Amino acid sequence: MKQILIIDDDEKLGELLTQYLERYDMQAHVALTPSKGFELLKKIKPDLLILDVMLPEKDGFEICREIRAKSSIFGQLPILMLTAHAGVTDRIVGLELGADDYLPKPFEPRELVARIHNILRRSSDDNCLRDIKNINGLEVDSLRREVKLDSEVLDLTTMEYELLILFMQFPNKTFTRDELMNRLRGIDAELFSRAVDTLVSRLRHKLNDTSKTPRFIKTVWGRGYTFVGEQI
Amino acid sequence: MKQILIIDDDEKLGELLTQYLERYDMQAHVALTPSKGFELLKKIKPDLLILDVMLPEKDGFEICREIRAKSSIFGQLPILMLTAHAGVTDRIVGLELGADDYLPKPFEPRELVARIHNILRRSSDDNCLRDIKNINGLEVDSLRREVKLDSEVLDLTTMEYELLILFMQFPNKTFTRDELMNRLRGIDAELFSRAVDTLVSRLRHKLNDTSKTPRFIKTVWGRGYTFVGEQI
DNA sequence: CAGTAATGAAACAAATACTAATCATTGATG
DNA sequence: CATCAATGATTAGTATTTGTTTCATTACTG
Repeated sequence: MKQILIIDDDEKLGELLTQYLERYDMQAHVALTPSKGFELLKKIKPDLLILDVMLPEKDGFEICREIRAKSSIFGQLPILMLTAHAGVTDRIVGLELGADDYLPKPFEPRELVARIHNILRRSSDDNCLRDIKNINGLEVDSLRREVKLDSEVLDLTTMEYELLILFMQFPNKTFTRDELMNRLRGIDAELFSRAVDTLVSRLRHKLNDTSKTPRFIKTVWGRGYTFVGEQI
Repeated sequence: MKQILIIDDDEKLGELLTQYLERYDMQAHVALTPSKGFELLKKIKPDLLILDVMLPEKDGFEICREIRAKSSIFGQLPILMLTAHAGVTDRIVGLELGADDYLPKPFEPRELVARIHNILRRSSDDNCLRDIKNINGLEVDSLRREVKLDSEVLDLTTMEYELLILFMQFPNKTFTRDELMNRLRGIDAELFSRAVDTLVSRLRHKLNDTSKTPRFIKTVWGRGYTFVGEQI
């Protein structure tokens, strides 16, 4: 499992990312201050560092420079910089200092994951993590981005697929609608709409799972949804 | 047998590579200094040059530039750069100067061999391994750089060809546009445009694959593209 | 069992992604 | 330097997905 170190003073963002990255088989560690960051850096030896530019004590550029200076140990460590401004200069400066990529806030979690994968693939070509999950006749091949139900390929949209792999990552966990929306869309927890219900409904249909006694997605009344089943 | 010239002052690495490359039917020659390198360059006329960036006398970038300047003789000579840092800038500078690929140290020997094969395949017509792939009626002869669709030769541009063999290398893998761009251009090219879409569109037309139910290149909505089919 | 809240799903609307045509740029060639 | 081919960028038009609204249905409550 890939270890990701996040140095960012935004606690909430850290938590969110931790949860989100978990779904993609990555373990995130959050350091709220640079000093704490350096500490964790040595301790967990992450595969990738996500670095906010705006930080207390010293800024992300400074940290980036320091890390690159100690090239013997962390010279290879891929770094992804986050910043509040979409300015070009930041980007160039960051890249000059040895960051591997750059992402302006606010960003879509999905976008972040895509970039992480990119960086990790570039820096070490061992990304062929073809983990095929099979739960109760439902099979997900993440490399092909393909889902098979009883050996028949399903045609899922992006959201449906995302929802499904989220469910399958935590079988038998009951998600509230808020939780699902947060993990799928990222930030805005406020949800007046029934978007999740609709999404679940659509997925259920494609999974042929509309009976009273659902095979996969169970409704937990007044609470949310649960994907039932044990992984084979 | 392919001749590989390595210019690197790390004697031990040179030896190691020499031994390793031998296994893959390549003969390596090591020059510890640039001057010695130029000497050997003329003498053995290698099929590929592996160039360390950190060298005594002058650095790898300088050498790369010099060689590219003498375009008449060594203009075509494929160059693979090695460097100690994984920074993007190095990569960009290297590629701008005309290097064909770039590999940050430390690297896996296997990785190096893979890249060498890649470069040789790209840059010369007579590569070591003539692998003819045939997927679903589409036949690629990488030696001749020729593609046949149902026994009829197609006239593809460089990019179209590169895209096709990338697809065929990983049938059924879903590539995102970023991924495709990265692999095709070698560097992490930002994607402001629909360049990939355009390229895919052009390739599809040449493959006669524009129907709703594509024979080869499937659009994965919200994600990217997949080349479908099992290799025969 | 009536009343109320929560849910499912259809229909519509809005947002988003894709294709392909066209134009612009680059780069090679003579 | 002119020409042509290849490739990149732009964009209009279209298709698809996703969010919202609505209403019937279901589950809970007293």
